[in-house]
Amino acid sequence: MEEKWSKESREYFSTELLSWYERSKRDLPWRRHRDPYYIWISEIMLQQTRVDTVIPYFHRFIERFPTISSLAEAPEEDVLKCWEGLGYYSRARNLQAAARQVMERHGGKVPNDKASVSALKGVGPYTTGAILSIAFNQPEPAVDGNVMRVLSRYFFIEEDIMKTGTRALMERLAGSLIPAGRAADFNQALMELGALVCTPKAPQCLTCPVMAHCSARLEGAELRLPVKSKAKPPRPEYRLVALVEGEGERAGRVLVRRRPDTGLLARMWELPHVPAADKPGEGAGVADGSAMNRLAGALAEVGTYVQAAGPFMAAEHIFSHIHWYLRVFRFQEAAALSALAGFAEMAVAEAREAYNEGEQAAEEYRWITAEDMNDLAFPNVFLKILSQYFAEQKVE
DNA sequence: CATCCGTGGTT
DNA sequence: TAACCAAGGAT
Repeated sequence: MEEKWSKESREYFSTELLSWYERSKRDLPWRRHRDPYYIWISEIMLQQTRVDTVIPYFHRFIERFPTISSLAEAPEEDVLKCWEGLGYYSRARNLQAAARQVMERHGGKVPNDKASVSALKGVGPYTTGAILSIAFNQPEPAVDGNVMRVLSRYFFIEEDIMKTGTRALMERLAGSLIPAGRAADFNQALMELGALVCTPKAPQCLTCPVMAHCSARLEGAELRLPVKSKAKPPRPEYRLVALVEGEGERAGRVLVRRRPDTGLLARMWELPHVPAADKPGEGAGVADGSAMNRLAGALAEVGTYVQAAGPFMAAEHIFSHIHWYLRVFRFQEAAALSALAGFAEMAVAEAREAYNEGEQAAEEYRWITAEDMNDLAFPNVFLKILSQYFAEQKVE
């Protein structure tokens, strides 16, 4: 093994890092307990998500679902609502599915063997190591982005960290660095250093406890590591969104629908929307008429007849792989037309498939008030549109 | 192995 | 400001 990976270099690293962690570790909510359930929740929430973002969600979640059984028995709707705004919603659904696994297979206690932990839904290689080490102090590596950045710099590893093989290398190295009996603290120390000191763009080398033997630092290459292949930019998608106000019994209500069981924002609620015919022209509002016609037609095909009331707002939303450009239009339900159209049910059902253009059809539509939003989980982009709408209604 | 899966903060 | 990135996992 190369000199920079020597036993001396590795022991220095582990010793100094642990010492630094004892002095510098943050007081985080999930560090105040040894409850494996809390550790588990925090690790799921922290996947691709910043500590500051997670903290309020963590508090709310353990208050609402204080035990594994309470989580297992809750309606999925409640779990999603608790996750609303945090993103990557399959984490929430997998977490609940895993809680049910734990109730059935492990007597309601988080298992402490590798095979059982990694078999839990939503728990991959990183989270397996995190749970085993942090909750049970087992000497398993927990290699996340922080760890790969720190190790790639200190040990000057130039392999692309996006590649599977590099992660395997990192896991072997990280595992060999764990001091006997100190897995919980050491793994957290490694991540803590990456989060607070060995940051991606502006590492604070002068305050780093292992600067003296950091290979990248010694060669002035800390900003060049880790090597990471670039992600593809999100593809643009142009969509027309309908904000339909109810009439008669539904006065003061808005039409929403639930998304399909799989894929983007699975089982979340949203405003109805359709793909735009083409990119919106820069000339303002020229195409509003045809856009509203297209939306009205689409709504008719699911049994709601409307009259256009004009543009409401534009919105953008960037997912990891899709960039939504949304144009939102207001409509008034035309209840008389809806009643008249009762005879057309069959035709509607057939037209529905054509209209969805290969997308999975939303099955459930609902007319909601502002208060109903307390119970239904919406992705942020629709939360913003709806909250603005209801706020304006309140003033009027 | 590449792509899908959210959102918000940082530089 | 537009990348870049964050305690990743599933397929």
